[in-house]
Amino acid sequence: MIFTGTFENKVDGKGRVSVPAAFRALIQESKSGELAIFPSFRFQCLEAMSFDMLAALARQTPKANLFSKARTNPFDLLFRATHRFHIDDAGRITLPEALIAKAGISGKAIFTGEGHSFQIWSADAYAIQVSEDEATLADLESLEAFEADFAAAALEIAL
Amino acid sequence: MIFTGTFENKVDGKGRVSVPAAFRALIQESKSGELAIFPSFRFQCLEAMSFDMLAALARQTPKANLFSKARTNPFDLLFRATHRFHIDDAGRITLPEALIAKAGISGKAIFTGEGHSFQIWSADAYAIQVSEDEATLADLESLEAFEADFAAAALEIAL
DNA sequence: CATATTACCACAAAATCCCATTGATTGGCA
DNA sequence: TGCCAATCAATGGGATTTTGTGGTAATATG
Repeated sequence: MIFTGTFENKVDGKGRVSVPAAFRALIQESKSGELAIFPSFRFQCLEAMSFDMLAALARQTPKANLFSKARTNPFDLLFRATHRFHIDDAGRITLPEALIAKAGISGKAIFTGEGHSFQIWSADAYAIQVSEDEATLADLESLEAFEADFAAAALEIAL
Repeated sequence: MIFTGTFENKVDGKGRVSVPAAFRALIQESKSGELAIFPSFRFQCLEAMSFDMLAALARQTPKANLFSKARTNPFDLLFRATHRFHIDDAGRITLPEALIAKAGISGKAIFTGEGHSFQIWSADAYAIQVSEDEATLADLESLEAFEADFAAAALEIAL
């Protein structure tokens, strides 16, 4: 289940968006067939993944946090903010106002593949992000680190 | 899965190109049988490989990078830019406008083997690259590094 | 009963599949 | 050795399906 590519879809007055077919296919072949979406902790966008992935994350956190007040688990924040979506017959979900506002979405949404997950952006926020990304690309050092990871993956496949 | 050779195929109005049979055979014996293509970070061309290779890359990145803003993973850029292709019964893929534009392709595409991956070039950009490559060959130092790798390979084979 | 949410239907555009043709390469046979 | 048939690769055009999208009906909610 690897999400790749970038897609732009309209968001109508009711908050309905088509999930790009390429992503939809991956989600629907997962166990639950459902989506988990929450506001990103890093960017002004939404993070999205198979709900099963979130369940796997939950399994990695301590079983219960019922007695100790000591430590606020960051996953607690995550679960609070996460919405669960069923993809309808037309391939759409309807984003609640809270998520639309957080991401600053109006009119259209941009879906970007992130490997194990994907993101949903407003047109404006995405444009800014892209220009920052281009700056990163100009930074040769980070590209060289990438080169090494890439070579390692190539070797793994070649075996 | 070693891609070698250079091939030139037509790109029609719909963006359709035949993947050279020699490359096709290699891709189709991979697990997914599909292709991953993204604009090169280095040249004005497209980089192409088995989609499995990209999945291997995804496995090398941490499962989730949901909280830390510290380091924008260069893989993020890669996954966003990567398109996934299923090779049809006639042995073709259809390149989307975005990729065709990035590579400056019009009318025909040149496929060049790169070992673990291959590249797709426009006729013009490829001609320029070839002349630059010839200049590199004239540089004896880079050839000597190659000599050492060659000797090592010879030893490995002999065992 | 009013409102919000979800499910259902319909359409146009785009992507995909399918079939037919051409050209090049290979193999058999006179 | 030369010719013809058979196979496979590449390509063009048209038919079919999928996708994205707008609207309406049905259901749930308070």
